[in-house]
Amino acid sequence: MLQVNYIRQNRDAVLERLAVKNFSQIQIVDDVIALDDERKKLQAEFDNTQARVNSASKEIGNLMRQGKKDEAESLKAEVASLKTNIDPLKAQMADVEKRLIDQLLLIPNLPAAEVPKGKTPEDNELVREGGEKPTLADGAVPHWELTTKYKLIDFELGTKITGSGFPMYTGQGAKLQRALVQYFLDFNTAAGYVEYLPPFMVNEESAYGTGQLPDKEGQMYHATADNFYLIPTAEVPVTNVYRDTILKEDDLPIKMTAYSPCFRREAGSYGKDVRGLNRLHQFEKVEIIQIVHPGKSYETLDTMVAHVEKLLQSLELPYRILRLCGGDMGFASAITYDLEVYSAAQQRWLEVSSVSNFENFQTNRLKCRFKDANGKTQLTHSLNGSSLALPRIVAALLENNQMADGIMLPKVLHSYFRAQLIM
RNA sequence: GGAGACGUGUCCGAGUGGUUGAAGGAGCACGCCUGGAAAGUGUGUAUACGGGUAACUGUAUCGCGAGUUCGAAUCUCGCCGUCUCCGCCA
Repeated sequence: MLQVNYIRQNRDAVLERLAVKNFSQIQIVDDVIALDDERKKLQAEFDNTQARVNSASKEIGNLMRQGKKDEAESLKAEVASLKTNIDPLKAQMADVEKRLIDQLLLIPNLPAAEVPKGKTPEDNELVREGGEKPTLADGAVPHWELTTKYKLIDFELGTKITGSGFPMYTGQGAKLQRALVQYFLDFNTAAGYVEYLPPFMVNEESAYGTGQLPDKEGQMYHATADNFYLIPTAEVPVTNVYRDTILKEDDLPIKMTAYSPCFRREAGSYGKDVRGLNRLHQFEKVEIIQIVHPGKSYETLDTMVAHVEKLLQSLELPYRILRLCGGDMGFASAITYDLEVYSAAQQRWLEVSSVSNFENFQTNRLKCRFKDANGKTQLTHSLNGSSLALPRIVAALLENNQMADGIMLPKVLHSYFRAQLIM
């Protein structure tokens, strides 16, 4: 959520930036300013009336003690008449505030200066590529055949137990999941991230805090009996650790990492995008999250991208890094880098990580602040990225490393998997 | 799930209707003291939204929400949470 005062002071710049994100409902910006004007006016009126009520009430107390009953009674009458104004004022204020917030929630974050213009993934900017695309032998197959061949995942069984998009990992497939999670967490904690194992359901407040609500209501599974939401990413519970807090400047940066299953309804997906491991309702992911000083978030963003890049390099996967264009970025992000790995058998790039700087868009909603050197309270910046999401990594690992008699895992995984080969 | 007790500032803790945004203590910050430190001592130490260049000032906030009252941390109701006992249970 953008800050109202920022919008007030930078109206034209806000409009110009929103255009890069192809945000069309620009009248909302002026509506917000008008609603805020109204809010201030009502607030002032309310404060003045309430001030009079407060002072009169004190006065009444004094008069009563002095036994001046008549004067007290006439003051009571005055207060009573003021109160008839206060109730509707309160109601109006609540209404205006709600409308203001509702409008504010519709405005996406402003893209950073280096975000390219564009509407579709084709407009994303290639930052760099690394690793080598393997040449597969004849007869190489996509991962959904390999998972069957080596009995790694039983998709039909998952469908029987739950529904499509809920894979049942079996045998070496289950073990590989465990090995990858463990490796990723170790890699992240070695870089100074503190490990968390969060709840996999969150309450409504937390879902609002990181912006899943009200924007993506239909994308989360909702346990209605208790009004909990299944998390679509560990970002939600972990970032909310710092909801409603005021940190010391020395506490920054805060670096957290967490494994969690991720639950996504993915309403509206279809076709080759959902084949095999490409898109699931439940998948495993390890996330990294940082809360930093606002002056340092871009520096941090670079280190996080480099961190995930190193992780991909260690897995010996061909990858590329993209800077997303305005149209392809998420609602809350100021800038996003996608890291993709090349799936040799499908001959396509698969997104395995998305690293974003949210600047103060999330922390404004979360009220995650810190006291700076002058004792002033200001908002922190938040960032997060996948490090890494498992399914597409698994798809690429299987496809790119397939041989006639098995799948050769990259060296870093040998000790975690306690074998070199899936066979 | 049932019964009971409780929920006050960074922490501990007082406060059952009226100058209480909140005693006292601890912690923390700054100053004095000291060769330096400890001890001692003085001052300061919540958040949000308004107004004001500023000093300052208005309003709201004692788990959350609603209510009673001229006036609520204090009374009433609902919700949430914590603790104890019982039930159930990995």
